[in-house]
Amino acid sequence: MGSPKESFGGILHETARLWRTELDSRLRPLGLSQAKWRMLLHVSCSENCTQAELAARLGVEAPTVVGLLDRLAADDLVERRESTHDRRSKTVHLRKGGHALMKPITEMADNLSTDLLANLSAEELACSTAVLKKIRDRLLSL
Amino acid sequence: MGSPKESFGGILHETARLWRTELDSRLRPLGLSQAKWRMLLHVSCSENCTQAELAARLGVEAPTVVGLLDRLAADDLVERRESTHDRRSKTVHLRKGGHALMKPITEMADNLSTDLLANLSAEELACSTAVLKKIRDRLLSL
DNA sequence: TGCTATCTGTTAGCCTGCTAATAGTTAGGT
DNA sequence: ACCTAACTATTAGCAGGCTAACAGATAGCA
Repeated sequence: MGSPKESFGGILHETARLWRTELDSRLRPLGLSQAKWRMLLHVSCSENCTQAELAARLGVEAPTVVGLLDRLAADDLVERRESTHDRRSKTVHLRKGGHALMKPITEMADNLSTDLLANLSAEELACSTAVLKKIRDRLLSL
Repeated sequence: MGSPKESFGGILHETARLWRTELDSRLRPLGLSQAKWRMLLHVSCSENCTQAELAARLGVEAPTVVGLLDRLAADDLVERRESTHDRRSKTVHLRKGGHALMKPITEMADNLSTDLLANLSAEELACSTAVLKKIRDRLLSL
C-alpha cells in the first residue's frame, strides 16, 4: 500500500552507506578505500600499536583488522613486527609507500567531508554530532 | 602521535555500523537481519513491485537485491513472478512465512530504535534527522 | 521496417564487516 | 609450581554491499 515510513535508523544507515561508497569511489584510482584510509590514519598516528589496540580504536573486530592489514601489507603500505614484550602480539608500522599516501588521501577525505557539510550551520553540525555520539555511546553500553 | 580527531564522517560511520550490528544480532535467532527486514518491509508495502523498483526504494544496487531475494526465497519468505507486461522484469511477492514474520521483526526493530533514541529531546531528534537528510540529498546529487 | 540505445535481471568477483573456533602465550590465584 | 582463565592473532565461512560485464527484451528514432 503506502511506502514504509522513513525511520531515523533507515536514514542514518543510508546516509552512512552513501558517504562510504562515494569516498571509496574517489579513493579507488589510488587502490584505496575508506576502510584502508582509516586504518592507515590510525597506524600513522600511534606508533608501536598492536592489532588489538587498532581494532579497539577503529571500533571493529579483530578478524577485520587481520584482513585489512593483509591487503595493506600486500601493497607494501604497512608491515607487522613481532612485539619484543609479548610473544603473542605484533605491532604495526607504516612503510614508505603508506607514508607517502597519507597526505593525498587525507585531503580527499577532508574535501568530501567539507563538501557534504558545507550547507550546514555550525549549530546544526554541533547538534547532530552530539546526537550521534549519544546514540553511539548507548550502543556501546549494550 | 596523538589520536586522529573524530570526524563527523567517522562518527556517522561507526554509529550506523554499531546500530546495524546490534539489530542483526537481535534478529539472528529468527534467521533474519536488518537488510532482510528492510527488504521484506518494502515488498510487503508495495504490491506488484519489480526488482528494479525495490533497488531504487531501498537505495541499493540491482545485484544486492538479487542476492537478498535469493536468500529470502530460499527460506520461502518471498517469491518472484514473471511480469505479464514486460518479459524482462519480475515482480516480488511476500509468501505466507514472510507475512507471519513482519510483525515480530518490525517490533524488534522499533524497540531498538525507541531504546536508542530514548534520551534525546524532540528538538535534538528533529535537528539531526534534518541534517542527515541534507547530507543524504547532497550525496544523491553527486 | 530496422538499428541502436536503454533497461532488467543475472553472474562473477571483490571488499569489509561479522561470528565461531583454534593455537599459542601470558597472567592470576591457590 | 601449577592450573585455569584470559588475551593475541589467525583461519574459515558467511552476509551484504559494490562494480563490471553479460544476454534478453523493449523502446525510440531514422
